[in-house]
Amino acid sequence: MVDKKPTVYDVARDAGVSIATVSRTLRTPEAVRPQTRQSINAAIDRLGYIPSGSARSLAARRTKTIALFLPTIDELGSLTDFQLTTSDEAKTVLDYPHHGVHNHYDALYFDTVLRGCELEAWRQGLSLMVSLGLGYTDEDVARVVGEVSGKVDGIIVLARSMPDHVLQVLRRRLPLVMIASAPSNHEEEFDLVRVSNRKGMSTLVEHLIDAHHVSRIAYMTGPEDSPDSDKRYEGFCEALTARGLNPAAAPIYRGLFSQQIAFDIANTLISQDQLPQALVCANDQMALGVLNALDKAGIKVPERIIVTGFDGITESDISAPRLTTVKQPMLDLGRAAVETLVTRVNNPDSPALSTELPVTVLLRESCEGPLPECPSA
Amino acid sequence: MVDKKPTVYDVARDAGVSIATVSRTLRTPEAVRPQTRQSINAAIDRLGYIPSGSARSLAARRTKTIALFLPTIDELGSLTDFQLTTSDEAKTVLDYPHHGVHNHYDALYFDTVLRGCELEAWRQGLSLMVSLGLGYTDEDVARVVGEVSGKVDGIIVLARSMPDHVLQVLRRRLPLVMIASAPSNHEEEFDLVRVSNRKGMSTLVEHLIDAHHVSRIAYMTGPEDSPDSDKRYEGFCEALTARGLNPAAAPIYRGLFSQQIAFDIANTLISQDQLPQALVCANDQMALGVLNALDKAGIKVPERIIVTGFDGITESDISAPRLTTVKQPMLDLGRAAVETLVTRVNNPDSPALSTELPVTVLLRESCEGPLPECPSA
DNA sequence: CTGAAAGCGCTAACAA
DNA sequence: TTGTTAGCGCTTTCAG
Repeated sequence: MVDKKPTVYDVARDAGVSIATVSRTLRTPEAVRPQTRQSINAAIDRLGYIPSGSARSLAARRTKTIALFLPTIDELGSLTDFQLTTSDEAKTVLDYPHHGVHNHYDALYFDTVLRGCELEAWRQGLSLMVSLGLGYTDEDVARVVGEVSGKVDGIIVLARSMPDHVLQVLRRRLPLVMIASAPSNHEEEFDLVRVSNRKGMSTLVEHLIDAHHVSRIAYMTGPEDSPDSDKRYEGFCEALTARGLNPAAAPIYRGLFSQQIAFDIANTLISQDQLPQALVCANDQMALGVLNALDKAGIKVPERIIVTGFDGITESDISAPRLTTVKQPMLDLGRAAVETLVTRVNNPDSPALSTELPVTVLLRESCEGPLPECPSA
Repeated sequence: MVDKKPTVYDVARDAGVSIATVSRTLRTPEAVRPQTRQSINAAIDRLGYIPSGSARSLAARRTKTIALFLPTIDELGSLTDFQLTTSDEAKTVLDYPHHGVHNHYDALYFDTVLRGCELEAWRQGLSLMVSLGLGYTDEDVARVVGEVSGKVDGIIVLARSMPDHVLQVLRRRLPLVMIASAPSNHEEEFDLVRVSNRKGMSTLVEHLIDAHHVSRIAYMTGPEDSPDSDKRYEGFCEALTARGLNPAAAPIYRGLFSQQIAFDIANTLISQDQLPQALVCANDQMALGVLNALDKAGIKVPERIIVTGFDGITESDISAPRLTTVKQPMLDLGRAAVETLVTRVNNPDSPALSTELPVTVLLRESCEGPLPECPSA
């Protein structure tokens, strides 16, 4: 650790060759005589040589690195200066139960996308830089985006990770792939990877109608500005129409993707005795909130009311009853994004690349009722 | 997108100054006359100039980037070539219940550490590169480590992210901070950030003895090679000794940190009628497996037997009964690791930095019995 | 198959 | 305050 880091020059000298040959053994070993190659490799690990990524990237004009921007998971709260203090301590607290919102949902969602990106990046020999978008102000975000974008060949942005205007500026300077959705008025200009929201929802709702003969169906939707939410609602309407029901007559509740809000709404519906036969929710969080309210009121699912979600988050598989939902292929979203980005980097002026990944409708107890334990096993 | 990326030279020409002045406006704006600064900034965004990270790093001899290595979450399985195909599809499947292992636990754990690193890196103006250690062979890992380490100023390694020998080589060439634990025979040589495993466990076990008067206590441990597991066992023994019990007489079961194995072990104990008064597990996964087995057998927790875990994973707060456990400060682990790394980078030859973070014993229903719903609220 | 030399885009003395 | 210039460590023609 005391001596400076060795460079190609050191290796070259140590092996008695020129730096060009050192470079070659690293990049195109087959173009070097086995003998020289050997002595160079020997020198390399004798010196503990690690090629400088910066120099490499500068000379090669490629960083072999891509960046992934994920949306803020706020509630990280206090940006207090962190103090390094060693303390062999263990506090003890009585941890009371607290019903209500667990905020780990998104974490898992993003985590899986990240995994997909990593997986594919790894296969492509790329390094992955991540930014969880912790910056609170637009200025902060801009700073981070600036820092990162100079260090990478291209970037992947999960929807709502940064303000649209930053996005617009960036995509002009750098290959950029969006996951899930792009600014709604500029969709065609972006390289895009998304899932079949519309089809997933329509398939699910058609099943509800066909298999469970429901007709009074209500819909709980997300925020206004969410393209995902829009597409899902389209699918919902499409299914009703296809089965001869009038979508305009189906009540819409604005749950804003929030478990808490959904919980409150469900309580209101219960107290007003306004429950439909089926409540189709635009995401799992809301559906879980609804399930929670129903459970507290002692209302049976699905006997009295069917509830469905969308996304396929882990919790949907743990709830009681387990939630019928539409599972998104998160891992594949990540992988596809990287593939798309790589294609774009090697192919700067092809037209916008757009991919739509298939989803899976998971029928579970919240609509099917009791299911046996994996009959095939 | 058609024209090449602009450089300092372009900006300088466009603004009618020298490249040095451009560089200054970026790094030390106060050292440039406001007028010139303005015209330069104008030129910068007229051209959409983004400084090259590589060139910068090369010249400044710092990348302003650090890397984080997280352990493999295997079961990613198939490294099949990923095919980009658009298909507006939705498959429907009946999703039967499947008890048993959910593998999302670790994901959340790592995720939180990652968040902590990001948070602190962001505050320090550093970019963060991550590697989830997807390489299956040592060779793969070595490749990735090589690629990444050339691109960063230092790295943070979560325990068991890479083989010890790779670790040993790396730490000689690069500032390196370990999270959780280092190769057991070389602890003092590493910069380390960890939690009070020993103290956490002893505090918990003392509580069990003092408040619940148990004396027949059994221990379920992790893998042989886990320093964490060792420390926790030490704490366990310490508590028994402190209360006049003989640790050597407490049965140890090797659950290997696996939920499934713990499940099986618990079943055996049940069928042999060998249940202790309290079963202390070295991590939450195992405790959950035990809880599961107990539940299936209709054995009441904590009335008939107390069960405790360690880590404080999300699921420990959702199980029935909720699990008494020792919560690790995951976010702070990440933050502390970055702090430590920064210190080390600015201070190459100070002695090894070691930090121990306090833990929190969370008393919940699996030892306390029914608890009211947050009485303070 | 190997070496010499010209950059890659930026930073940081040193001059002016 | 601004400009000149010498690298940073590597890749990549082009000769040999």
